[in-house]
Amino acid sequence: MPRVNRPPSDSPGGAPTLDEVARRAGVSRATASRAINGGNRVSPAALAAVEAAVLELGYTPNPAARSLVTRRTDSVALVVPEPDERVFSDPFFVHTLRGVNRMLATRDLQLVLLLAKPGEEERRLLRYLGSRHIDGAIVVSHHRSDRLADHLAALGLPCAFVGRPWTSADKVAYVDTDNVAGGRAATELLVERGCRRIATIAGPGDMAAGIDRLDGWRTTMRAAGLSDDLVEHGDFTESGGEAAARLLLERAPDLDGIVAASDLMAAGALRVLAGSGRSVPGDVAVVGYDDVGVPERTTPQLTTVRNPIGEMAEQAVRLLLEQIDDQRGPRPIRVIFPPALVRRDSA
Amino acid sequence: MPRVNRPPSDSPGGAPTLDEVARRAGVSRATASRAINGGNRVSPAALAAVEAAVLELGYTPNPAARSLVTRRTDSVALVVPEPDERVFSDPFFVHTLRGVNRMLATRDLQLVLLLAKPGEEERRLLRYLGSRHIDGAIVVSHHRSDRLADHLAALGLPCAFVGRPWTSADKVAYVDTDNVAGGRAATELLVERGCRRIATIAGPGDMAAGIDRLDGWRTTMRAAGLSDDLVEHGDFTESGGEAAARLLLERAPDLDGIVAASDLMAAGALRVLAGSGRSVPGDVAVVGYDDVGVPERTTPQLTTVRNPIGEMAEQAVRLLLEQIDDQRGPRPIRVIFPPALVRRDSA
DNA sequence: GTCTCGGGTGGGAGCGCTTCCACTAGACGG
DNA sequence: CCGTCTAGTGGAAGCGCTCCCACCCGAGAC
Repeated sequence: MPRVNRPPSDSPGGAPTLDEVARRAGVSRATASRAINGGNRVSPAALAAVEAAVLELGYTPNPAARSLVTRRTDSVALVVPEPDERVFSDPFFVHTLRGVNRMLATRDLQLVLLLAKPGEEERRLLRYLGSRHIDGAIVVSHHRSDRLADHLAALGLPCAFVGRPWTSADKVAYVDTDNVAGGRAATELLVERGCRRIATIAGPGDMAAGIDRLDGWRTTMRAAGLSDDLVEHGDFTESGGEAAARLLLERAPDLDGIVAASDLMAAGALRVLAGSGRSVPGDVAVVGYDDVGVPERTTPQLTTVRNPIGEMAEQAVRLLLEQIDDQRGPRPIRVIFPPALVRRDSA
Repeated sequence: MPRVNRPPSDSPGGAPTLDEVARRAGVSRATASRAINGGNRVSPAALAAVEAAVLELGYTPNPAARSLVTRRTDSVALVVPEPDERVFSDPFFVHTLRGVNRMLATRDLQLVLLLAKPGEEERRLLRYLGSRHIDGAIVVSHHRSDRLADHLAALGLPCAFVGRPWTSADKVAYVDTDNVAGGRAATELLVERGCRRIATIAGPGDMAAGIDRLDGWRTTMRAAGLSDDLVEHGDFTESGGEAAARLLLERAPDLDGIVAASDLMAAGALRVLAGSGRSVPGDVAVVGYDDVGVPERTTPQLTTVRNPIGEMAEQAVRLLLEQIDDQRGPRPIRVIFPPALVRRDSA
């Protein structure tokens, strides 16, 4: 139960105001305000009195009044350009969301979720972003079509992208992982293991992560003098991975390694391999990507590439807060996190 | 590109204010305000002048100032009590989220996402809800443990639950589907088809939807004089469904029908059945639940129970808005939607 | 012609808060 | 013992908006 005491009959109707708190504490409104906001330049006695009054009255500052004068809203938007199921079922997105939320909570900032498909909704979104409703925006960048970064840069609103934006990447702050390096690392592991006929289940061609990981795979394959023709695209889901794996096996029954662009797709592949009687990693070695939730639950457990999602979310928030605190508008800072190979049983 | 003209050198530094608009339009601030808010009791000439000024200046009302006096924030919270991956990967949740968002957009309301695990975060959540940050809350109710409804009822904040809350169901408004009826309908279909050994892959035991659907299955089985012992629980995911299906086949190789509590679990079951050489619906008839996205993509296409998610979201928002408009605090209205059997190929 | 009446208008009073500034005491070095 | 600080305080000025209210005036009623 909330420990807030609803104001007795003290205040006329509504919630208690700072004035009432001040009166009750026997100080001026100015002092009460100072006491509530950190207590600088307030005597211990006054501080205690105000705190007591706040408790007794169940006072909470009126956020509208506060932000009218401070010109801050203490809330930031999380913008999701195209909220189809894909975004929400992507473990990467979900963990980012939670990470961002957690970080913001520590600074007592609120998260406003903004979903908007391109088109009319996007106009609405931009209008909203430009209307002093929020202090800044974190954008989960996913699709190639999306020109949000341009708009935000033009708007002068503090923002931080998670994932390299497709446009204006030189104008806004963003965090990302080095997906090329990740794809390379995964592939190199298989090459070193002695695999020679290595396929990849790539992500969708309109998402940066998909493209870059494929790129890493391709680079490594060529460098090792191996053929880079065994590519199938999946949609980051388990069944997508399955379908791709089946196609690959059909095309190259002799394949001995699979680099998947997501753990879910790798899990699908594992199942197909098992169904076809191939042993993992004996006949075919498999590497996944992401390392959140899935790899421990497959048989065998997936070797995979881990993204430091928590740190990325943290950093994105930090980048955003810096801009907000500086009041200097968007700044082009980028922080790229290195992926890390996590060895388990599948490779 | 945003068509908003950044204020020339007209306004001293910040964004244009209503005062400037009024001055430019040659009217008083009061008239400008009226013109902007619906234009009642404003002459066509004044209206046009204000609209022109707004456009020229790129004026947007300061939401803080506005809500300070109107005592409305024009934003509502979407509360997700326990944001683990399960919630986000649940297509039901995702579609509810989008539906709610869409509905709110038509009234120009904003969605504030509030994720909170029980414990410290919940205190923070309640504090926030009680602080005039938002006009009301929509709660996605999922878990048995969650006592949010109690708190909200005590707080007097307008709210609407999607899914029957575990407690205080008689004090707050909620929408739900009749999951018992849905479970029954699915099961009856199989009984009528002539299935006699019907199993169910139930949802988690701590979620209302899971329990109720299981209940419907059980009722029907007993009414038909059939055994209700073939129950396995899944976590609403594809792989959960697979695991459950495997167990069921082990326990009852002769089963001829499966009622799954979600389409994803049904999809998993289909795969296991195919793997075991059974034909669907010839050897085993299968029914899923939800009918959003999944059923058309399986082989064979899933017969399933459809929830009118869009209408539910719409109705939830409507319930909430009624309460907000009435200013009378939470009211115990419930709207239960009937599920509908959608016949495809799997049964 | 005077008397309503009501649409259209502007003045002005707040909404609840932060913060600038002027002021008072004591503390302290000279 | 007298400036000179500095910590603590309250008065008061807004932040940008809505909306009550008083006011004006042209149109219709008599």
